[in-house]
Amino acid sequence: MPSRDADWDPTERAKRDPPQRGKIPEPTIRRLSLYLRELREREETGQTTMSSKQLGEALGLTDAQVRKDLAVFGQFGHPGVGYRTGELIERIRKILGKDHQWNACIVGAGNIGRALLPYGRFRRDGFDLVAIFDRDPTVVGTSIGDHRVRPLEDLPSLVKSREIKIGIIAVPAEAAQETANRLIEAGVIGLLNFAPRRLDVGQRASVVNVDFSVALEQLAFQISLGHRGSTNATKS
Amino acid sequence: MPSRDADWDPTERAKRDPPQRGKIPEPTIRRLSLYLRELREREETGQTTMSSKQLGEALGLTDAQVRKDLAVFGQFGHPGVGYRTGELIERIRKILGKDHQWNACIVGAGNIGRALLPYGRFRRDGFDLVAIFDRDPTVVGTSIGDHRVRPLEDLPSLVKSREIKIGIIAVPAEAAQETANRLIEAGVIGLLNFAPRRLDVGQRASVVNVDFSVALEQLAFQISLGHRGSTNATKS
DNA sequence: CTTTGTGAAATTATTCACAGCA
DNA sequence: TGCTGTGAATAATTTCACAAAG
Repeated sequence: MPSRDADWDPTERAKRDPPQRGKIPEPTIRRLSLYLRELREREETGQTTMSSKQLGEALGLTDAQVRKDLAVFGQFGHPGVGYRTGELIERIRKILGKDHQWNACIVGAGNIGRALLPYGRFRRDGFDLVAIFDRDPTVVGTSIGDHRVRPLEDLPSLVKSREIKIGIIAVPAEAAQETANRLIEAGVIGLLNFAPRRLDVGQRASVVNVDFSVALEQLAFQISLGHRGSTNATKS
Repeated sequence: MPSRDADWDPTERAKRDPPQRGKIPEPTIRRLSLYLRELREREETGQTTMSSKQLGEALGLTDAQVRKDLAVFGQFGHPGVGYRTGELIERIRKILGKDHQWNACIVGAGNIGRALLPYGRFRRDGFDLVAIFDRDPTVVGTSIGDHRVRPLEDLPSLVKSREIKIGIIAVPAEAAQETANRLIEAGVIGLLNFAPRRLDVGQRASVVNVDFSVALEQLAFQISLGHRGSTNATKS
């Protein structure tokens, strides 16, 4: 009962770039980033090909899971061989929208804002930090690395002139929603939110929350449960 | 055909504290933290009771979802009234293992480590940061707030003497696994990992990962897809 | 052989809808 | 009336298992 001849219609099924306009499972998207990172590391060590089994083992997933995830976006594996690292990296980069560089700004020059500014990974992940803002006049004007903290008043004009599309919210919870509003108003379309507060942005932007408290609480829960194993934290 | 008499066995079903030894859905655990935060905010404004509908609206979830989540741990709602904030807060705190305070340490006094040290939320979330370590001799001995950076060599003895149970990994990816090993070796049972690298800890500890790169990539993906809106939480 | 891609089955999570209680 | 708790229905996600292909 598996497959009858008629099923395999000789009409070569569109093999190239079936742009997958169906639903993309949320968990798949999260894992794509992990695949990309692992592939890059392997490529650096000269590995030119990688199987779903290897990828899965490195990341703690089953091989079937890896294949299903990748198959969502088309077929780019090579039976008997695996996936060619360079090829797959490029493919995932494209899927994740990383073939494009976005300008980003940080709002809030407190502990988190300051820590993020020199974080080299941003650049590699396709985001150029071009400005940092703060509300506090005593902080405005001070330097952090080669950046100078700007007043919040400059936000609208700078977002427009520098075409900033991403806003990183590193302000206290109470100021988070207002900050989001200002950023969106100015033209930002994506927010990375470090404030422990749900942002209401309607359909005007995308939000990804990074929530330390939730992570901490997950950890406390797992420990008190005697659970052992690992989980991630970070969700849109 | 809903319920026949026989179903409602007069044997009062254990209503108090059914310790829920069945499986607890992963997503439920993540949302518990969000409920707790929201409840605390409401309690501060003097609200003494809250319905599943209100909680759901505040967090972008359905009322049924909220009730199902809470019901997993027993029955502590009041029909016609809702949940009493104080009561529910205490209950969730207990479930999340937050009726216990844990000592924690940070390894890595770079950008992230420094930013986390003064992060007040740790304390409130049940973690006392009692030490920060670094490998670099030029950093060891310097002060950050009221903490003095300690050499990595002191880790084993300090973890034991201060009964540190949580290790926060804020070192570069290359050093993450070794740091995890040292911490576990010393007696730590929970790790909060900020390094972009999967840690292999076997069954010896719990790990929660906070991964900026994954967050960033999710954002890039959502934007390039033209998706708008936020789903909330914090995830595995 | 090995490894992909994928239907079908199994598992997990969410939503529906309603009985019962205050 | 308003709201909980929960079975039953649905939907989403993962795993299985195998045909096709290098």
